[in-house]
Amino acid sequence: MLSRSEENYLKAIFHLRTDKSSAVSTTELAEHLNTKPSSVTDMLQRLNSNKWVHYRKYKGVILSRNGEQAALKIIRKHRLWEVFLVEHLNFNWDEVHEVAEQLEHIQSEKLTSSLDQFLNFPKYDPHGDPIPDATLQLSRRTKKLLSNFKREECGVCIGVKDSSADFLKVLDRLSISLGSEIQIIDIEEFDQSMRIAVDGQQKYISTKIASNLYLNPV
Amino acid sequence: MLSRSEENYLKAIFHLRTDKSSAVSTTELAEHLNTKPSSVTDMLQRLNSNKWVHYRKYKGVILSRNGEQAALKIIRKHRLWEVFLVEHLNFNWDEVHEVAEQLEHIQSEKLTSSLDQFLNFPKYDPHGDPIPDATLQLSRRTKKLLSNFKREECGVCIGVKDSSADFLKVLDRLSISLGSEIQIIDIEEFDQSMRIAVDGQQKYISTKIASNLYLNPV
DNA sequence: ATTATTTTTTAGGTCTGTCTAAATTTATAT
DNA sequence: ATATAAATTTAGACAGACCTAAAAAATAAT
Repeated sequence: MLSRSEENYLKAIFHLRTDKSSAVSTTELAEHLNTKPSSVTDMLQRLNSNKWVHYRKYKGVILSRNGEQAALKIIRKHRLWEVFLVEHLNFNWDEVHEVAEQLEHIQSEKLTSSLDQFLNFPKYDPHGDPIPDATLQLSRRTKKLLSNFKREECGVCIGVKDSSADFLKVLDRLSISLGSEIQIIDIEEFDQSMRIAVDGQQKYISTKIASNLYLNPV
Repeated sequence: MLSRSEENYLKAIFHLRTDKSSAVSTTELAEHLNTKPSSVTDMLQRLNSNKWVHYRKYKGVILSRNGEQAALKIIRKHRLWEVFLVEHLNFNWDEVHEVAEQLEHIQSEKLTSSLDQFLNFPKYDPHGDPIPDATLQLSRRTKKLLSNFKREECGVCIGVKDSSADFLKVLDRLSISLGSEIQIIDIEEFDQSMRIAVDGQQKYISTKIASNLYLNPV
């Protein structure tokens, strides 16, 4: 069985690899996990010899099939708990992460499936990220960064790229949440900042904000 | 901050000490925690130097004030989660323990208090054990083992002494649960086994069963 | 009271998961 | 192409939490 630390490594590799689709480097992992490269090397060697990852010295690491399944199980639990915290315990979406980081390690098939049922089999977590179902399948939908939209286009907010508490608070202040309808009114040539309408209300947002918000194009 | 292992030691000392009210011995703890006496000694020395317990070589251990508060916090979380599992996730009362053992270590004041509120501030867990409130006070009520009742006396089932899955299953089979009204019809002189009425239904139970069931006398 | 037995502690070792410092390999720049 | 810099791995150490075996203290038995 995987230790808590091993689980965190697998999850980190999964997250760092999804968009890059090349191998993950030691330093990247060390930064992501707040640890030192030498510690990462140690752990990768162990995970490799237990077949959770494919790792070659100096060449980086990718998850094995087993490793990916294990990572998906953890992500499934993490995101289910986030839904629970927001929908039933009145947490804000910027408060859930830390607690979910702990809850995701609870080992009990029955707990996970009962929770899933209790929550009515949600497909997305409070940040719009997809929740792996009981067979660990992720539902996919087209998502595009707001910063890639052109004038007059519209979409529905379905997720965030940066899920730091700081960014989530900005969105709360702008009254942007999952499901918000957003239309691009104008884009400033000079710095690409945008004037947009959020559910009809006009707002002005920076490029940095726009490049961390995912919309589903309408 | 306490490690998971330290938390388990404090909890064990609390449980072993409540009825005995003398110091807890190394061997007792080792048995309760499925570990070796030498490991217990190690840990007690550490807990002692951090002021969680009062421990003197060869003399056993008791909790310090801090240690007791810490233990109560863990017990509070454990029992709240048990209520959640039984009332909202359809766990049976013999299935909750293992999962609650994990959930009790989650660190988040906000989580604990929100859960408490979500559950409507329950005073007792599914086994009838009292849940420490936010100020860590335990509510007390008179409880007496069924085996100490005399013929014709009655009471309401409010808890179990043995909370093993085996025993809880026996109770399910006898349709005895928290809140069941029990009247003693007759006691067999020879072996103290009992004929009782559970909510009107007559049953025959062994001394061993009777001496693990707590009633609130009527 | 002195031995025998049980309990408890100490000493020394292992395994995780981390660290620092040094060595090695790969990438970059002239 | 070779020197320099950056990334990575190895070596050796440490703390937590456990273990076995041996020593010491407390308890029980004669």
